[in-house]
Amino acid sequence: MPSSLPTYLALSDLIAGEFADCSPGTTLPGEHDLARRFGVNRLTARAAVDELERRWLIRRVRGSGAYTVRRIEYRIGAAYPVSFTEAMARLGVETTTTAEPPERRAAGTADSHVLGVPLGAPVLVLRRTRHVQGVPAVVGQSLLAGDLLPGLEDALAAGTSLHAVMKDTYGIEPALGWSQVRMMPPPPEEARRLALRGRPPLVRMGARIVDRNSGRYVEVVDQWLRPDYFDVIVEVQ
Amino acid sequence: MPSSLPTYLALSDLIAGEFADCSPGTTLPGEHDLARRFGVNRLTARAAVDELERRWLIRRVRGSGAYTVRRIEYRIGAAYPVSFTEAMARLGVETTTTAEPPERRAAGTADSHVLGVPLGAPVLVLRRTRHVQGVPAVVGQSLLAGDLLPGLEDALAAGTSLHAVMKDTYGIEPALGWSQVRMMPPPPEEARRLALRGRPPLVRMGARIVDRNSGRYVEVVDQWLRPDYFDVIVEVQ
DNA sequence: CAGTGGTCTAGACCACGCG
DNA sequence: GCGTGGTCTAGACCACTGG
Repeated sequence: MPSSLPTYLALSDLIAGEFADCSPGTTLPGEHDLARRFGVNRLTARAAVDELERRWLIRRVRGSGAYTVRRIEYRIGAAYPVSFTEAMARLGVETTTTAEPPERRAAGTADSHVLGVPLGAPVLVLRRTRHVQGVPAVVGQSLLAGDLLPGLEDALAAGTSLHAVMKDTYGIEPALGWSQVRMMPPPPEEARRLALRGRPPLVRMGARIVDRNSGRYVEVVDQWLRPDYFDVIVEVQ
Repeated sequence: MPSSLPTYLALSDLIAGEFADCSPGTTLPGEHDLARRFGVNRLTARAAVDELERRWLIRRVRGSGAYTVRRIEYRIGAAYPVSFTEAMARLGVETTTTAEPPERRAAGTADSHVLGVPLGAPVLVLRRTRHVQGVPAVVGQSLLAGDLLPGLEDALAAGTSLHAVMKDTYGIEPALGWSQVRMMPPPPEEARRLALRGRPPLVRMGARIVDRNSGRYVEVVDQWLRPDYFDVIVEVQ
């Protein structure tokens, strides 16, 4: 015989079943409410809801409530679009991006190595935050080959996709050169930008983007995605 | 000014710093102990340790204690070994595998489709659990082309690697044909086999293994890995 | 057996959102 | 201002591990 489930897990299964077929955005009963209804302590009810949050079935908003959600399938692989914005657009998901002004610098040894440019060549660093439904869901930075993107600061108008600008303004054809995905807790800075409590593991994606025309690396990406927002699916071959 | 950290998160950072450089297996002070030492309630101390567990920095054993751990880097991609056993051996990690007796059946439509065999062809289903340091860390099943592996039941002696048997007994050269990795909560059955509390998200890996000689699919894998044990790194191209 | 982590209770105060 | 989730306290009992 399996030992019987603890109250909070039994309760979480109960609630999960209740809301399994609800459309995303459905509000769960409050924790105080659940506790009263099932005759348990609030902490027990809360533990049940914790479990649902851990499974990425719901999301909690302080002062507001808990809501059912659906993770967005984000596919990465040779067969899929390189541009995040394009991938989201294909899924009908609206995202907004806020970028800090690009930082210019001369390539150090690390920059030079990953980007394949000479030491001291101009490189740009672009820090971005991507929002889904107004909530920050991705943060990251791009290291860019400065000589391929002269005057990028001006070309990058608000709200435009970097890859769109690459194509339209610079005639660059970005393609996925190499990519790596893993899960790990983010540094405090990234956790802060995503308004996380603590530093729960995130999806970390590194990528090198090639310009099909010149054959050179244009962009080296290092970004962090919230796994409760994105079901990142990586395909090899 | 950033709002000051809650007690439990400040405490978790403190403890994390304390044990950052310790070798894996170091025992943390008990929760009751931590609570006494820092003058907080046990639940607050516990919340701090929860955060460390969430970051995969420690592992807790009921009745025993909490221990620092190091995740095992498991790399998946065209450049890496197909065999899990081989990948672990290269890292010097000892794993043991327990397999249930293979189940024989005639290929249904789904089997036939993924394995590329005719309807009704013989297929084998092999359920395995892999242990790291005595703890179940991976569960999964393989769907195998029966005609390529006649008498597999006998050839699979205890503790031998499936891929080793493929090579040595059947002259098959297994290679990665296609692979997909994502994170999601497991079905209850898989959670039970891994002795998890609740159903926290796991790494799900699907793969099709090709025989280089015949060019045919030999094996279709569907397995679940504990992300606190494995730092699964997927590389594309 | 003593000590560990796992669960649960009954309170309380707070920050925040939304109307 | 009310209800939400987030944090914290002071207790308690339990299942389990390990000496």
